[in-house]
Amino acid sequence: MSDVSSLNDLLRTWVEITTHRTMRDQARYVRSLGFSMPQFFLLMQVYYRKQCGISDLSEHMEVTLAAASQMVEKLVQAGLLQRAEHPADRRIKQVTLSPKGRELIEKSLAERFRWVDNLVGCLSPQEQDDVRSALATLLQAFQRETEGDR
Amino acid sequence: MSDVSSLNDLLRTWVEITTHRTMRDQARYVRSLGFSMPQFFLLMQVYYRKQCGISDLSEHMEVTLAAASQMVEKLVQAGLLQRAEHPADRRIKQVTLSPKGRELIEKSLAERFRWVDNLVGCLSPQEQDDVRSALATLLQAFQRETEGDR
DNA sequence: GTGTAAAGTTAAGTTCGCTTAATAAAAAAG
DNA sequence: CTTTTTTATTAAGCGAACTTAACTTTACAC
Repeated sequence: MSDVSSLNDLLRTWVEITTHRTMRDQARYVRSLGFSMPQFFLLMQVYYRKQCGISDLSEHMEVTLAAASQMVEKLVQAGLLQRAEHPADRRIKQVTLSPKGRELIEKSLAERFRWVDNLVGCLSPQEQDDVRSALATLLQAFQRETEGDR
Repeated sequence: MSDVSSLNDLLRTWVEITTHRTMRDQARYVRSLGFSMPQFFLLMQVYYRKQCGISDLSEHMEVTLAAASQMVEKLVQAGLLQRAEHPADRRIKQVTLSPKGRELIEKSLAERFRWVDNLVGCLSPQEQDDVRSALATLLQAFQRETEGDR
């Protein structure tokens, strides 16, 4: 990669590298605790949605309702999830993280972002400022582009 | 996220969002073709290393030699990989992508990066320039940080 | 109220990715 | 030239993550 790389190539490279690194660290940490990546992804969904039904999970993980139900069951057994009736609609199960589940996710996020945080320390104050405004720009563009998605 | 977000938070958010998006698109595309993510990861290894032995793959995928051998076998059967004797050391099998395998990887990378390329189009020329130099800075920092790793 | 739709569970069975253990063949070491 | 190490394969078996199909319970429509 030379100095005259196009913005396109730089962005691709950056995304490529960070994705690879992130997934590798994440997988290592999660597996070292005895959990699988599909389990972890499900926990992450619950983490970000705060509270959701089995069919929400089924939809976002792109598996059948039965599969989602079974995974949730295992994670409840493992003490990472809690399952409760929805007060207004008793068909729906509200799935939430247990304290233990929340701790697992938060620790694994810390693990995931350790190198990200280190990276900031490698930059001069001037660089930090430039990078900050560039990232803000990128995030705005991303949100503009993916309106309505997700 | 407000305007006064720390660089740290911005970086975390950016990495989080891009990783999630990348993996989701990738998984969808790969599965739509009837392949699994572990298979895809193995193909990616071969793609980036150009040529490698079974034990290289075993090491980098962090599975046993037997597991790597079996996955390679399936991918050879599927016509995505080629396996040949190393000319200098006949114990070693040189694994390479077949034309079909290369095509699969390249198409899936195009799929993965479609949104990345779109993003660039959302930026003004001035923004593009700022982002370019910021990314170059970040990549340099990353490479400095991970010296000797990988 | 009766019928239909929605949310979830359970059972049975399949496939995949992995492991350990045994084996073969080539290279390196002595 | 024999022994040891490296590289890879094969066999047997296990658990995880799915699927489809049958079933229960609750909500909603009319």
